[in-house]
Amino acid sequence: MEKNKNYDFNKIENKWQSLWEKEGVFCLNNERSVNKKKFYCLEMFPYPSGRIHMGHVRNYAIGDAIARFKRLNGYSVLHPIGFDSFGLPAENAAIKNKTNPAEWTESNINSMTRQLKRLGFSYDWDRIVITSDPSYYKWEQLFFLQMLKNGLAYKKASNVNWCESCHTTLANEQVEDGKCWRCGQDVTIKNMEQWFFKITAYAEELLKDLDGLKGWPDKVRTMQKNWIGKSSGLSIFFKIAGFTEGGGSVNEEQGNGDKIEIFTTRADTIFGATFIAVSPFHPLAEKLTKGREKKIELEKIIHNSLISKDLAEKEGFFTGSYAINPFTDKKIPIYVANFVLMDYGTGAIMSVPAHDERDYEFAKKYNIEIIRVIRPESGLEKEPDGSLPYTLPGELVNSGKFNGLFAGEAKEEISAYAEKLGIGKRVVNYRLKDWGISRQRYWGCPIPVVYCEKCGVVPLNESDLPLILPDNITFTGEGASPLEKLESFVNTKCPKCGGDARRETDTMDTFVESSWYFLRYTLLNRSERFPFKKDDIAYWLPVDQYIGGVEHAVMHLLYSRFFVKVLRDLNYFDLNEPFENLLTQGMVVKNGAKMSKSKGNVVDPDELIKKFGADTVRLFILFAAPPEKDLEWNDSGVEGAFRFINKFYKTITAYADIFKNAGNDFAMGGGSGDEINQGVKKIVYQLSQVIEKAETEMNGRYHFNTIISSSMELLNNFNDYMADGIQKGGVLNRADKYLLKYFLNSVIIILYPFIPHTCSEVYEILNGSPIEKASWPEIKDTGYIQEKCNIAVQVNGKMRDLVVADLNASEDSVIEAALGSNKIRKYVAHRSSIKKTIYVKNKLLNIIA
RNA sequence: GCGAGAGUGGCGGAAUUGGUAUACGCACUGGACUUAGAAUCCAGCGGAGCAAUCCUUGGGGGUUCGAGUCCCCCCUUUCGCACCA
Repeated sequence: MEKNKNYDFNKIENKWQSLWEKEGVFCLNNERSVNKKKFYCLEMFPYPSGRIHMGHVRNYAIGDAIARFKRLNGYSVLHPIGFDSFGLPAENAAIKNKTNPAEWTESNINSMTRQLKRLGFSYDWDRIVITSDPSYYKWEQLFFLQMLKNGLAYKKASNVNWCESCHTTLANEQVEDGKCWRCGQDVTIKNMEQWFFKITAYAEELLKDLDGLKGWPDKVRTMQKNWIGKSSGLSIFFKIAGFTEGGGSVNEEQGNGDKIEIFTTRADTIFGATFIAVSPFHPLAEKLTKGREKKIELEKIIHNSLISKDLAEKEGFFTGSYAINPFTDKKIPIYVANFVLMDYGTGAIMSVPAHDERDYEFAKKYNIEIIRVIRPESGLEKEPDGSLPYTLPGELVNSGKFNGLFAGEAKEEISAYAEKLGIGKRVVNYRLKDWGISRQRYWGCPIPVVYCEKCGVVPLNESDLPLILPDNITFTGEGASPLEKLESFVNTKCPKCGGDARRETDTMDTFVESSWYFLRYTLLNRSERFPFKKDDIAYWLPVDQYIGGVEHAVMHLLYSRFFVKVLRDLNYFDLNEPFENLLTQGMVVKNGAKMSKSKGNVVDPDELIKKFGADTVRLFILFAAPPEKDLEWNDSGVEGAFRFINKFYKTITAYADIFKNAGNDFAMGGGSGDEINQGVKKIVYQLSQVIEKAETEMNGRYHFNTIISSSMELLNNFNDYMADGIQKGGVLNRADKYLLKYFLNSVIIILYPFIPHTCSEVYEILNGSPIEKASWPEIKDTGYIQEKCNIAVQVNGKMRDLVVADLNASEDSVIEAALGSNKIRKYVAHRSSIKKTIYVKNKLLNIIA
């Protein structure tokens, strides 16, 4: 017998990794097995920063565990990986180190590929996707052209988010708390020409389909729902009527017919509208502002609004013009107010200070009239003074013929009346805005259009794709995009008229690449003349399990949903939603803080692998916390994981000789006539409970930590049993050996998704065949009956003692046994003093005395 | 401010349907082996107390024979949104 052989993780892990690679164990080729169910297991692909960090390891360890589990259960598993390789860091590195972004990226991809392979993840490397490769982005350019043709991509000038440090514009989703999502710099507003994707055209569907995403965390669904921000209300015109002190009318020549459209969700409060507020960016703001002083005020407000997305204090001024409240016929002042957003609703609002906190604050500051039109409930007529603004629903007062109505019906009736008068319309508004995809940077997918002096904006011909990103660039980091300065790129001919034209020099947001990479993985032969095949998509999609960080809840995950719907409408496939189940893993933290260079608490996966091997790192990561929670890094916890793997390895190698030759097909139910040892029955019974638990966990809840701890217990029980048996000179008969071998193999298979190298090795030692041929263990019934059980005895609901009883013992006999306990008798002296008992068979007896 | 989640030993965490709270691991303590250490193994380990016993799942109330789990109020904390009319 080989005793206590050390676990040589380097040797073992290298052995299996080379074997997996050499034999292409995890490559599917074109397998779309008719007999197998499919499972698409996907982890968010990394940006090739150069090094894998613990967050990646966690993400991929989770995905790999699921992929391997599914394979054991007979699924054909698509488990791909790639690199999201366009993006700013490559370009910033180019500026800083005078490197070439393509070369920098490639070398990073190589080193990260090496790291991923060293961690032993079971990827199908044949399907790798590298988004900065022209063979990938050419299709993205094609999608762009098709979207352009269908009005889903367009260009317009607007106020956009600008990050001065990244030197580019940002989409709304990419501004977090007024700061750039990538670098944390304050975002300012700039008016620029930008390309947009018309995601708002899908707002309703994106919202509605969220309900069907039952496999997503509620948190993410709620975040997307709020981001889309649907609200229904009334859009209504107010006439502009006269002006004073420097105010102006829209159309001075005619002097009439001027009107202003506002949006409100509180039509019920319209009788309380005492002023109109328009955004500083509203076209009327300028037109209505005539006097010199007012112009200066307007400029000041615009200036302040552009500096930062954050608003310090409400400010505004009276334009000098008035509007007519169509319901009261009263003249109300028109103000320019900085808190009114131009890109939501109509950019103008009716202000009801009595029933809106913002309007109230503004009205107080500028001494504007406040009229209460809602009171709480008829029952509560005495409303204390100073209770304004009152923002809850209630009963209408001061509202003419609508008095006495309640919020809901009042909204309806007033809206209906406005529609009848032809001055208003019920409308739905979304907070979601179109996705600005232009980036004034080099390292991205070129936008395939040119600007022709004669023809205007002209798309490239599809046959001219890909438009390849040039690489003869000098990076200075100064001024505009380097593409703009590259004459050989910029100067071109118009595809339409052949005349002189200039190329678009903006590149696409890198979130465009990540919006469809998961579709590309389904195509094996990349020289094919299409981005993916309809039948591949039909077979593999939707992704059965997607795993990644929650930070992409409204960026990547919303864009991808949008993109899939667009491609569906462009007739590429019939898919509505890309990701059926989503798991958002928590962060890896150390000393309570996210790992970062500046905090100096980064743990490098490479160093750990060197010291303990990949399996140890993976085991610790999966054991220390359930995947959706943050994971607190603990160096001695890693050592604990290492200890366990050693113990596991030593246990199997120590007993391998005993079990190697045990039968694999022992006939249960007395085929051999051997009596199964009671101790064996017991641990096999415990195993069956763990198999069951592991199955439920591996099919959706993914609390790997509980499976691992149960496996540790199984191994402890096994070792105890063996040690005990040997001490007592116990003999294992054929049935015992068969069952114990089955037991060990089962534990190996249960642990295989987490520590695949170790399990591959010990499985081979025990069976002489590769574990990939094995399947998830079946539960075996050895006829184990627990003869005795412990019954918790409570007195008046308080736990007092445990008594041993026969399995399924009658209540009566358990009461007798309980009364035989000294501890119980202290509380219940006689049977006659028992008022009532509650008995849960084999578990608990509660005596009420 | 609005919305969602979380709060269990010294620490990470377990307890999926209300039924023996603290499984498993880490740390710690004692012991064995050793010249010594490392490694390994064995034992102990929620708190208070010599003990009997009492207390304990953020705090307070409630439902129940019985609550970490269900209901109400409060506190703390994490995350998301934040003038969206």
